[in-house]
Amino acid sequence: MAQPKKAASIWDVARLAGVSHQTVSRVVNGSPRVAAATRDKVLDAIAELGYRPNRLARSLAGGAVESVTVLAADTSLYGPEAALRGIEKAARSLDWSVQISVLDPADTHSDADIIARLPRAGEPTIIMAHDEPGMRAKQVLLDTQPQAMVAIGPYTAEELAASPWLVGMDDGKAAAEATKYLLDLGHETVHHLAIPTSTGTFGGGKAHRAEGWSRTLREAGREVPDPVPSGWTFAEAFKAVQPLVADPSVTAILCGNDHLALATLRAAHLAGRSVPGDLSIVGFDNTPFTAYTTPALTTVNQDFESVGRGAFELLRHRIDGSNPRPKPSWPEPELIVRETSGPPRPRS
Amino acid sequence: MAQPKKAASIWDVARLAGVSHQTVSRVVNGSPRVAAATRDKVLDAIAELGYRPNRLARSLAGGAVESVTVLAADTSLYGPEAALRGIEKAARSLDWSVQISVLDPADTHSDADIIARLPRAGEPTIIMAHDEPGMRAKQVLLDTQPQAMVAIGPYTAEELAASPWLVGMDDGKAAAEATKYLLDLGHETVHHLAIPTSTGTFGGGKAHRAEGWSRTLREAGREVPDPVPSGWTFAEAFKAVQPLVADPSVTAILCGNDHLALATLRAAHLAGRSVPGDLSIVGFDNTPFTAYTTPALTTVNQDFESVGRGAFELLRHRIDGSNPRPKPSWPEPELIVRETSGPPRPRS
DNA sequence: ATAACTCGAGTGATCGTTAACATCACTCGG
DNA sequence: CCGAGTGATGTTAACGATCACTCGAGTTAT
Repeated sequence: MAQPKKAASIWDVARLAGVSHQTVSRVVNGSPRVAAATRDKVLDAIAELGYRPNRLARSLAGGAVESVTVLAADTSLYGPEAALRGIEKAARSLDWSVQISVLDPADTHSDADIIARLPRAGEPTIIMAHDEPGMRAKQVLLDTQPQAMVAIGPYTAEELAASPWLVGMDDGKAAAEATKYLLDLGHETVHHLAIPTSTGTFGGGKAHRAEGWSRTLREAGREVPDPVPSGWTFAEAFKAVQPLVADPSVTAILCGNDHLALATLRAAHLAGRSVPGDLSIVGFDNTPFTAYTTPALTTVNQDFESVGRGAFELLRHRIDGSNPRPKPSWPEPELIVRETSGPPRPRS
Repeated sequence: MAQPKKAASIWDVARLAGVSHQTVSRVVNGSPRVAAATRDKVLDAIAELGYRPNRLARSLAGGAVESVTVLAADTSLYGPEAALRGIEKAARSLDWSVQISVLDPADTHSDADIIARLPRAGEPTIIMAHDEPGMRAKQVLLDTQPQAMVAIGPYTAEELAASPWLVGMDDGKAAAEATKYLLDLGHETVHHLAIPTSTGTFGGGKAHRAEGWSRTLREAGREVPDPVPSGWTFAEAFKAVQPLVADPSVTAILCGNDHLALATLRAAHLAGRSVPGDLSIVGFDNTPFTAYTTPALTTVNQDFESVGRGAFELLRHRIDGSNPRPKPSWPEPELIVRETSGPPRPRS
């Protein structure tokens, strides 16, 4: 087995180039105060040794912070995944490195566990706080290092504007919009298949999508049916939605996300109800597959990527006050009407 | 704004506890040679200051390597995402931290760019080498630090057994199995909508799924139609598959992954062809949504999570030869028959 | 002609942690 | 009663990089 010979350090380069280690550092970091001839010598030595600076040592030495850690429980959902992409892009363009730590939803992490995820105290952190483990992590970080953390989640416009460490989108408004659309179509009322709230059990924590939906119904003077709680998976949603699709009086269902909507579509099909003839289904998030189901899902688009970008900018501001505080903003939700929604069948 | 007061270091704890910093280090690392009374004092001090060890400094000081970096281009695909989950879990259980660096497929990274992703020379790295940026990264790492890298990708059993830094699944065999299934159903031949190969353009690099498919057809003495190249996105697949669904002589399509299969299903529906009556469609990967489409997709299950776990184990072995070399293994593909496949309609 | 300034490069401290070695107080056997 | 062993600590030196200084030589200003 080949001897894993130690990697070259800045001193090795310095020795080979016949200069001091500091000069090498200057070359590497692009300092202007180094003669061209010296620079070339150093560059040659770097190439010959295959030297690459050690990021760990760099940030230890008090160089500028250059990494973010993202804490998330479920990156298989489209929302978090897209937000992550936004963070990645924004960070990458500034040469920050991005570390992702996945919180296990099954596992009950102790507070110390969560903190141990961070490579160092004060590590800049972005938390995907859309579910229970995320909310938990948010609280822990808020207690230990509030200056270097930002959370992404669904909130109302007021909450977003008020909190200096929060970024997100106005889920309530998006839900209201979708609900209004269904009512305008002529549906008597709209049922709701709800994603779990941040506290894990439905009804406990905040549920902005459900709130926007119920508020709209109330304002329109309609009956507000009990929301149906579902888990995050297809299987859970499929099971939870059964009573809804079996009930012929239900003509419209607003689903908490597109996964639930797909499961609802499937359940409706198996129950022999035609969509959108007998039943209108509206999803949430505009997950890529929604445009290609049959029938294609009507859904609400959310620009998660820009939310991720926003989170990174806010974090930079909070770490280093000199960066301008990006003004709180949230992308406008946009209803995308496809084929699973339509007017209810006239009563016979 | 609250002064971001510096985090407590091992020295601060030592001072407060009235011991040397080394004793604190011993307590933190669970060394046995510390008196119980001293340990308690130190523990108290740690609690009071909210001290947490700095991972960066720890590994700088030559402590055991404890992090992996995963290089991947597209984590939105189910395969890489699941493999990543496998790596995460395996790493987490050993208290390693996982860093994920997303390679931008659009961006053309220079070799130096790729290397700069790693926090230090010799950083243990796992590469998702299923697409062009991944293959590129694999080559770069193989040149610079072959001892500390492992690649995940689709390969034949022979390739996997031969290469000491490769982990993956036998895509060719899986494709062969699916193709054989369709032939046994009575289809004259099977068409193939192919994912991009590792070199980006179809036909250039290796395409194990396509190879397994064509080999099976040849062995059965059937005509081998030209495979139809597609991109990774739904939109590209939808466009690419048009000629296939428009051709009534096509009765079976094996798709390179489930995304392509969903797009094909949609295209077939819009072209007025019934599935599986007129056309059988088989996907690849058993992405979660496939069980909930209408009709539900027949597909080939691959245990990506165990591949990810295997990659991590192999990496550990390669870094530290004392760990037993996990014997090369790859999960058996499993055909999952749902509703998009059936015998061809008898000729009229 | 001499003080003042500029430019290029070197020296030493520092970051937080662990490894290796040194020290010191006991206990135990002869 | 003394040397060896042992268990609990302290001391010093890395690790790889940056930063704040310092210093000498050449240029410019007075």
